[in-house]
Amino acid sequence: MRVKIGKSTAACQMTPVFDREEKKAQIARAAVKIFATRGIARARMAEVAEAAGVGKGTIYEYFRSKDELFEYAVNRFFDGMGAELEARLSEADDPVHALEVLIRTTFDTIRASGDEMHIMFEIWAEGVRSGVEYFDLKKMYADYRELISGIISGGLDAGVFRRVDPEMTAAAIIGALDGLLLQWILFEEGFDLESASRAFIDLVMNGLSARGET
Amino acid sequence: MRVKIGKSTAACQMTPVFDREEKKAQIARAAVKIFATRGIARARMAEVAEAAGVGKGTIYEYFRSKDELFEYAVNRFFDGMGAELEARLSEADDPVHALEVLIRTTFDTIRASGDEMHIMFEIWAEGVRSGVEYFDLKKMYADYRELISGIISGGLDAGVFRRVDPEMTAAAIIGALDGLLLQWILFEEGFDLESASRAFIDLVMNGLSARGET
Amino acid sequence: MRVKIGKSTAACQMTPVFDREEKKAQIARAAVKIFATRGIARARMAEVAEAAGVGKGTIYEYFRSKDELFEYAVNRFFDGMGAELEARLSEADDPVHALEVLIRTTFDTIRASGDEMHIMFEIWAEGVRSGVEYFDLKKMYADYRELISGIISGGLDAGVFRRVDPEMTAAAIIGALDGLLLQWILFEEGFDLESASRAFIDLVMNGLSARGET
Amino acid sequence: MRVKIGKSTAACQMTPVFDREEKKAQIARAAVKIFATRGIARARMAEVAEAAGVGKGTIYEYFRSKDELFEYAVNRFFDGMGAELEARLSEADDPVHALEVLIRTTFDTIRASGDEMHIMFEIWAEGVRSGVEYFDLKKMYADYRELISGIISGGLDAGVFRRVDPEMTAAAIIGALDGLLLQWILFEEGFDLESASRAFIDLVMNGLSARGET
DNA sequence: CATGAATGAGGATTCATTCAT
DNA sequence: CATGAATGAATCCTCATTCAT
Repeated sequence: MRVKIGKSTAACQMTPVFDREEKKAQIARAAVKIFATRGIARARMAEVAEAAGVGKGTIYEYFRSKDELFEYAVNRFFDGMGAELEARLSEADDPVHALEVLIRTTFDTIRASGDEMHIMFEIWAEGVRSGVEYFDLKKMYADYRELISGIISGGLDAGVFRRVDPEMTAAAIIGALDGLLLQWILFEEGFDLESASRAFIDLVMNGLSARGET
Repeated sequence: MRVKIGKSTAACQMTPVFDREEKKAQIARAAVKIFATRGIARARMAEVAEAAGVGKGTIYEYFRSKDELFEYAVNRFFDGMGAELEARLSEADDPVHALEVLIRTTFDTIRASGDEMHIMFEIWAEGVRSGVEYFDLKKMYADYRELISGIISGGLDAGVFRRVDPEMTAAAIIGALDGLLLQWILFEEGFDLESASRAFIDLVMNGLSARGET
Repeated sequence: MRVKIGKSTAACQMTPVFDREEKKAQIARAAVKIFATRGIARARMAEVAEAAGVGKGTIYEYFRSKDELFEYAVNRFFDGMGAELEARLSEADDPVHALEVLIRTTFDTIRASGDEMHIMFEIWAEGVRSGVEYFDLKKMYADYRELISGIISGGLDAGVFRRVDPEMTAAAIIGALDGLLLQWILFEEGFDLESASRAFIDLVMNGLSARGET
Repeated sequence: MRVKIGKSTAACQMTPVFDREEKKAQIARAAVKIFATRGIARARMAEVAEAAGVGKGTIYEYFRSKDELFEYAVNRFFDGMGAELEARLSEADDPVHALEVLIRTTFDTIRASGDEMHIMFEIWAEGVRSGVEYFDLKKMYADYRELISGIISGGLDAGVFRRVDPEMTAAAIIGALDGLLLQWILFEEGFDLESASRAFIDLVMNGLSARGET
């Protein structure tokens, strides 16, 4: 492993022998964990440092400030989620199936992330605060909504969905996914995410279904 | 020199409050506003005091700490919302109508509250934080879910709703309401809450409707 | 002293019962002392607070930052010096006497100020640093030079001074005063400020004297 | 593995310095520049390193600490000035001429040094600070004063100078030179150092001149 | 020797809370 | 009761210095 022969000639730039990006990611991962459990404001840089297994000052070698760290950590978090969703969606072309995959993947991601998902609340709280331009939460939601409304439109064209407003229905679906996340996090074991997701998919599918339409 | 007897006393208490409860409420109202716009952590007690038109120290005559103020303010906020909902629901006995009223009232409340609704994000963020026992967010959601699942059960019994899991469907509805709130606050004018609520009611009603059921 | 009777009626504004300006001055005095002995950069706000007999946080009730405190302290320091000089100069109308008074007063002030005069070095060091706009050191020197060159011009008109460039001679005199201050502070008891001031006055007076002129 | 003979070694030392003293001087020169423009306290070791074209750690191969670097840099700075002065003075044996040469050389040095001369303010500020024993500022001034008072004494013996206190007059001359430096640095283009130096030489020479003495 | 990534001591500043008036 | 001046604990961030490579 790690075969680097000619590397030695570049000994003078010393730099990325132990990947700088990797360390940055390591700190970001720790940050997500701490921010998620304690909240941004309550999170101490010292805690993040300890969780990341580095010195307090080291964080500032990679991030200019707490805010920048938060921004980076959050974006990294979203990128991971987006990549997973994209991969899974690419396999489903039929609208009904795509919608199911989307909903299911979201719930799976939530379930898999454990406490880290708590950071969504920090993101929301920060995101709706005017003036905060950390990351483009609006664009993120707009993209997400476009993705779903596209699927719905496809279903409309195919005649498998009732005549609904794709945009608004997409918004409602996104909203429900977010809202169920909240309840799952709130009730933890007391909330059956599996059943909830099934009930929700059922509700949406029936709500959208052209079956009963005249 | 400077003869002003009754005046001076009046001058000190801008609003001649005789009711201790009223002043407490006045501070709580200001607190909601400040907490909503700035976030709990970023909100300064001095800001709350100024917004309430009282001295910094006065707050501590009514609340033991910032946390206690937050708790009280939030509970007062919820109580207001609950009262409104209850009043409106009492007029609707038929399940379909009741569900519509519930959803519509929620949206109306959101729309009417303006920026104050931002406090929901603080509430959620605080609520999911382990160890925070400010107020019983779980109970609040459990009650809300029970209310909705009761309506759905009523609809099932009456045969107007499809055979769904009332609990989980209720959770999904609540989730969607919360999630739409998020998007509305995020996009502000760019998000048509009216259309969204109509689309959502439509989706839910069709999703629940026994119409298409065999 | 301090007759304030009706004051009590104004109890609502509570504010300046114990003069706010006085406390600000008290902190500024302590600041001059600390800044003078330790240097601005090495001076700790905690030291200033302790020297002023107040809590660390209290300083920030009166000054926005360390820099603002420095600016205020320095300006206060200069104002005191300027007032003393003005008072003494007003009594001397004849140019020769005025120049003597000016030089002597400067030395007297230096001698009287003790270690506080060390702050001049901080002022100079900060003042020459480009971008520092704490206080207008340039204007201060320009004013001072104008004052002296005015005296010299008066002496020229009166025919008691040799034909010299008033501006440049004034600059030289100011320079010498500053430079002697440095040496006095450097050598302390080892430097006879009294003799130095006499020698300097002698040198200047003879240098300016029209006596030997053809 | 890792065969790197002549190549890699050469690559590592940008400038193939064989002289350890030269590199030390190179760092010291950079230090003077940085200390002069930013002030000692505000100067970062990283800045010095960059200005010197070496790595941060390298400085510590040559200097034990920031303080030691400052001491060395300052002493080097003075040595350069002293050497120049000595060279020029050796050509002037007559007291009047020697004094002129001394003053002129001082001004020439100042003019030639550009911003580097700002370091004098750091030196003074540090020098008057009690407890700082970086370098012997007192001795430096004592030597300088002795040099000038020697010239004046020579002039007294030769009968070309008025009967003045050589020590104190020397102190006054040194003071004026320092003080004019301050003003020149403060006003930059707005201060005509050439005229000032001429006016000062004129003032001193006339002040010292035995011409008008009875 | 040279380097720069890592470190943590140290310091300015904020702000909830207290308490004399 | 009401007030706001005073306070210091708590925290972010800087930067001289170290040391593995």
